[in-house]
Amino acid sequence: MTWNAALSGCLKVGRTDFVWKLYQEMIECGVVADVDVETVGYLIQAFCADNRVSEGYELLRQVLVNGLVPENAVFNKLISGFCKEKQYTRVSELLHTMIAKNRVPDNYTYQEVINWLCKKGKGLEGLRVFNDLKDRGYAPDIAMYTTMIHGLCTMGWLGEARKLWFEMIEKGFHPNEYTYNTMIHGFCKIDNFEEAKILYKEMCNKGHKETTVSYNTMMTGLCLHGRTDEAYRLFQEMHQKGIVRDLITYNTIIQGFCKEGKIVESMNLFRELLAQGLQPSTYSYTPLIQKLCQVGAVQEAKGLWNDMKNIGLEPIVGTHDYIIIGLCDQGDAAEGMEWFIEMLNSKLKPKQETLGRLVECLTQRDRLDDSLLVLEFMFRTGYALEKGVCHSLVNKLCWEDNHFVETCLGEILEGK
DNA sequence: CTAGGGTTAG
Repeated sequence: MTWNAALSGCLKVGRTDFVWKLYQEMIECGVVADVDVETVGYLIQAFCADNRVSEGYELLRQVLVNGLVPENAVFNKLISGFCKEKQYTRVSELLHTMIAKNRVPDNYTYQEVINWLCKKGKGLEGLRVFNDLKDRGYAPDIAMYTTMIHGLCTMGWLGEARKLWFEMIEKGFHPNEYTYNTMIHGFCKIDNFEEAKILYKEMCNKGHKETTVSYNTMMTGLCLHGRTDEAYRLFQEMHQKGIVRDLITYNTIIQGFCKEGKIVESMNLFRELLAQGLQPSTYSYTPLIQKLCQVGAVQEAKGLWNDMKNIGLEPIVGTHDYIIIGLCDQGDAAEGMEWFIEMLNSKLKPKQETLGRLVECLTQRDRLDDSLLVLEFMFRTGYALEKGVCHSLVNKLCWEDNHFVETCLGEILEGK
């Protein structure tokens, strides 16, 4: 019982490393004979938390053979894990096993299924599961309604979402913080701030507190539709009201300002983020680097890139593209080429536009060999060559009176 | 201690 309590606690705080260590100690202490279905359940859940779902499933199958049947929670974690990996055959197997072993799938089980279907772009499937459940007499609870409403909002199906909202209320579930924020997010997403604000007010009137999440939700929506100034007003309001501004808050505003070209404001906010002791994420840097490159401040962009790498953050693919284009805009073909090679070494695929720009720049700088190298990659990737790029290349090749002209032209035409 | 889900960026 003591071991199990400890395992459960470690799992709860996300320290699977301690789960495995404790299990090791159990073996060393010779208490393995005491390992029961509960212990195994924790081990399976630890596998799931470590994204080693298949190993968890294997362990489940072993204990089932021995006649032990873990709790619903264990099955649910496995189902959730396989949903995340889109292994729906496994999900269906597990549901059947649950029924066969008298562990009837519950709201938590199906909520996870619906949640992941929606998150993996199968919202329609999710809705089908949801409706099937109702037809079969299951009574979805408020979390399940929220999940489904969220899925519908993400797909932009506000009408359907709203219908469920009222259906939920009719069944006696009053919207809580989660439901309100979900619905508000939905309205913001489709640029319907009137409805969003009505709901926001209603949420407050019903006694739900304004939170970091509620503010972030509104601010995200406003930034998404170019209303950055309004978002920034909310940002200041948060401070006045003493509502904590978290990483999402800062990232949202930084991105919003960058989109509008307000790079100075963005940088100030970024510094404030650091001063607050918040740990920046990849997406704190991404819009800044992008914008700096676009305004020709590649050196500064590279500085941020290095800072980012130094604290162990990995830039997203697109950031490489921005740097290369920024370098090309400055006419620095040589370094652009270096970054391109670096991308290839890291197995990253630059965008077609980036490579077109690079070819153009290399050509202008008389680096024909490099141009052809990039071209070769483009053709191999199945990228098309834009007309302008093609022109400048052909011009240069003819001008040079290069005796490879014909071969090169042949290749270019073949590629097209 | 023994069971857990849903909201905000990218």
